[in-house]
Amino acid sequence: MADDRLERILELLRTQGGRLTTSRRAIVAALLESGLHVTAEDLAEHVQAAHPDIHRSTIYRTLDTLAGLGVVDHVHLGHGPAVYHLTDQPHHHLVCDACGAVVELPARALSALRRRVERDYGFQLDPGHFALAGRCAACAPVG
Amino acid sequence: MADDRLERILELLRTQGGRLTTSRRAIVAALLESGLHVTAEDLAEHVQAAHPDIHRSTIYRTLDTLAGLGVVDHVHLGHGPAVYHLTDQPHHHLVCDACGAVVELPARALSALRRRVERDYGFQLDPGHFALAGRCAACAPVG
DNA sequence: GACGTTCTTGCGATCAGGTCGCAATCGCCC
DNA sequence: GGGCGATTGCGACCTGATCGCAAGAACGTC
Repeated sequence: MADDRLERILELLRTQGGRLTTSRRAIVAALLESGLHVTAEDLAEHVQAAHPDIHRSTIYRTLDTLAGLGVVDHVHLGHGPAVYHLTDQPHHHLVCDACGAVVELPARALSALRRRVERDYGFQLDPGHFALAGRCAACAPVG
Repeated sequence: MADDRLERILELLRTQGGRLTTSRRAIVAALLESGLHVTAEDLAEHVQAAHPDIHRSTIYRTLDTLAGLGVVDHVHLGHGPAVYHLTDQPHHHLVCDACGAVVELPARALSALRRRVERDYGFQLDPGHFALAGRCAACAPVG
């Protein structure tokens, strides 16, 4: 079924006028093999283990193309590099300022806030594109 | 009353072991004269209009010191530079992905979410440190 | 299977935002 | 007014990301 997802994404790429290149296959495969969040550099490392010639800029460009197709999105988790994730499981991120831990939050956790913000401000929250900062249980100040 | 705030901050700086320098006076004054959100570069420009010798790195260092005192905090509004703001009026930010507009949100708008996240995940949200992305009323997709 | 068009790629330069080490300077306390 | 130590200006540096360019590869057509 990971193969299914791979083929589906590659097919999407091809039918939208893109080309199926070795680089893109490798990058999408690496993306599927990775955890829920990967930085572009992590992905580059992963990809280059098997294909040392695939350049950093190709990783960025491919991620950009995939973002255009709605396949991936990226989130800024505070100060470091952005992390990319597939869009098929919308979720939110809690990021600990102190230790950098990332906690997943189901998409519906913010639905009340979304409704409220839309009603009061006409603002449509994009539920996948931001991280919520704070302190995780381990790093929380006492009290 | 802006003078009050200025003096209060400078006093805080001095009593915490810091020194009152020309640079710091100028930077804090500029901060108070600026709008609610200002980037470090904007602040540098403002400060340098009157004190051309104050270096960019001094701006960053002073902002860092002030953050340590709890006087200012910074937020990352998406891809660009961070924006700094005084902490005396806690609030949140809605940032439009399309046009960059920033909408203020009163701190209490997130209190329900805060309670819930703390209860369910033991995670203490830091209410000032993140921006909520999405589309503002003007840029929202129709429907 | 060869061909030509057009999209992709590798490469290195470049950019933005921010940080750091160092020597010189300046505040503050006595 | 002197001395200690914090602060500053300066420029080099760092990371994350983007870009222009020429070479290379994919795909539709024949």
